[in-house]
Amino acid sequence: MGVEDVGVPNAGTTAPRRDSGVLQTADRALQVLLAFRDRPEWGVTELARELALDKSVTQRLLATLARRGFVLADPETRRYRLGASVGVLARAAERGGTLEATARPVLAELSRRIGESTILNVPHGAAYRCAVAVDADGPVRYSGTVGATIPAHGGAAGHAIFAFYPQDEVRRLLGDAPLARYNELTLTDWDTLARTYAKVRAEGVAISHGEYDANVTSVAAPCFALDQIIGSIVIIGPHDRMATKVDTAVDLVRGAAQRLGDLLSGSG
Amino acid sequence: MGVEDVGVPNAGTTAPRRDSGVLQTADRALQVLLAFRDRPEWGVTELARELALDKSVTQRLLATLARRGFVLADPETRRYRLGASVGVLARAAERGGTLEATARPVLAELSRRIGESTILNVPHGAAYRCAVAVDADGPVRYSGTVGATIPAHGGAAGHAIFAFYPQDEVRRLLGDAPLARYNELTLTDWDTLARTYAKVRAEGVAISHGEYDANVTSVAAPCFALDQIIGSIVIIGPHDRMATKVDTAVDLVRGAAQRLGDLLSGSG
DNA sequence: AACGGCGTTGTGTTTATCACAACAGTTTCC
DNA sequence: GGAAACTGTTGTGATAAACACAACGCCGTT
Repeated sequence: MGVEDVGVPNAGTTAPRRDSGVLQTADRALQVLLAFRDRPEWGVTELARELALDKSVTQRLLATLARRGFVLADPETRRYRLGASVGVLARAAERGGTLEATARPVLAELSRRIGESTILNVPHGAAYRCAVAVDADGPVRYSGTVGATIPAHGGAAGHAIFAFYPQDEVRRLLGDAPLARYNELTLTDWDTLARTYAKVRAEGVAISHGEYDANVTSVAAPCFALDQIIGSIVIIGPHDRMATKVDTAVDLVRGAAQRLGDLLSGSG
Repeated sequence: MGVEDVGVPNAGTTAPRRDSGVLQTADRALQVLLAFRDRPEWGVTELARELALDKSVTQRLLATLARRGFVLADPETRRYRLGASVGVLARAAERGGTLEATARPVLAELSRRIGESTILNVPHGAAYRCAVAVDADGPVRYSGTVGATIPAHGGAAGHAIFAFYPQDEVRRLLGDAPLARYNELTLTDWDTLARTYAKVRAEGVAISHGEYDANVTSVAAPCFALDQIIGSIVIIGPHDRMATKVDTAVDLVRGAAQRLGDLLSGSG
């Protein structure tokens, strides 16, 4: 009100100065790294255009990343690719077990509610790996083995993961050799697999009545963190018991996958 | 000389202003990420101490990393772990194929010189995977299959990788189940394996006369980039032919592994 | 209750970063 | 064949962004 306050020193400075304390230069470095999701190889100028940064800034960001081994400059083409430190960190992340610690309570809750065994599976090359397993109570139950790997085309849990991969990558991973058959229901040709994937993408859930292990019905939902497929959560049980509660299982497994994704995305 | 220049504004500014254009804030963010190699979980204060940074700086770095999914804050303990973006990047790196492109010429040169097939293997969970293979010329030769995986304890190439893993991690990966036997020479107990690893560490090379595939002799050397084990390069050939040139093979494979490591570290 | 630990937030100072420009090599395309 | 257009890299002043310090609120222990 007073006319005297001629120059309010900083009219908006009481509010948080920056976007909640995010460091611009560091954030830009991370943006550069994440750009390699879309393209395996970047030149300085084209990356600068993509991220709307100055050439010089991009060049210095890449040089900084290169010095720590996060990117690698091809001495011939002067283009950059992801470097060795990325793999090193990934191993550390796996070893650290964030995923396991976060997923276990979610699976336990899911298992309790549906009364069947639940598993978190993660992609592992051209296969998927059982990362966390929670067995149901009671004598008759499926028992997941942590660390076991199953080829990508085997079972609902695999469909719920690889349906959300870039499909050209899936084809590359599966290769040219014929796909292994586990019983008369296994999907062994690419066309059937592609149709199944389309259905899974549309419905957000994959259901298998014995495609891999003939004795069990599986209901699997994909789990996304930061819009990236991380793995799938699956409910597994004997056919007869599962038959009466497939609808419930679909709802619950979708919810659990969503919940885990939120937790892993930091919004939980 | 003049008494007047009280404050020389910048006494060395003609020289490159900073350490060759490395951005401090970005570099610090990368240091934070790499700290998770040594410990899976960090609090703000202890990480600040470790890196000799201010608490507030560390906190803002972690917040920046968290917003992009590179780290994840446990809402309970307020401690940070590596996040989902690390895995996403690792998949992109694998898909991108930097390793393959870099390794192929090195392997080709090695194969030409020794006159046998050569393979680059990379760790893949509790196994190792054939990432790049270059066959020798001639009718009698070992032919490596890209994508094939072999359990960690099978063959020289595995020893040359897992000897340089933290040994407690190797034990965890191998698990409690008995190790698969491929022939009478396969190393199937942990004690023998541990002794072999010690020898491999001391000599910088692993030699197998048919431990996995009974028909071939393998000479393998570990490959490091930025002081981290990346994989191993192996020379494989029939026993009789290899017998006459094991010493040469040891020298050559060591050199090739060193060369590849240098290339991947950006110093090539 | 007082302490010592934590993670978080505010703020003036200053310094690291930005944006623009200029440079030297390559490739491209008349 | 030559110049135009493209790379990636480096220099530099202005300025905004990051730093370092301090204060705060919170929790568990003493």
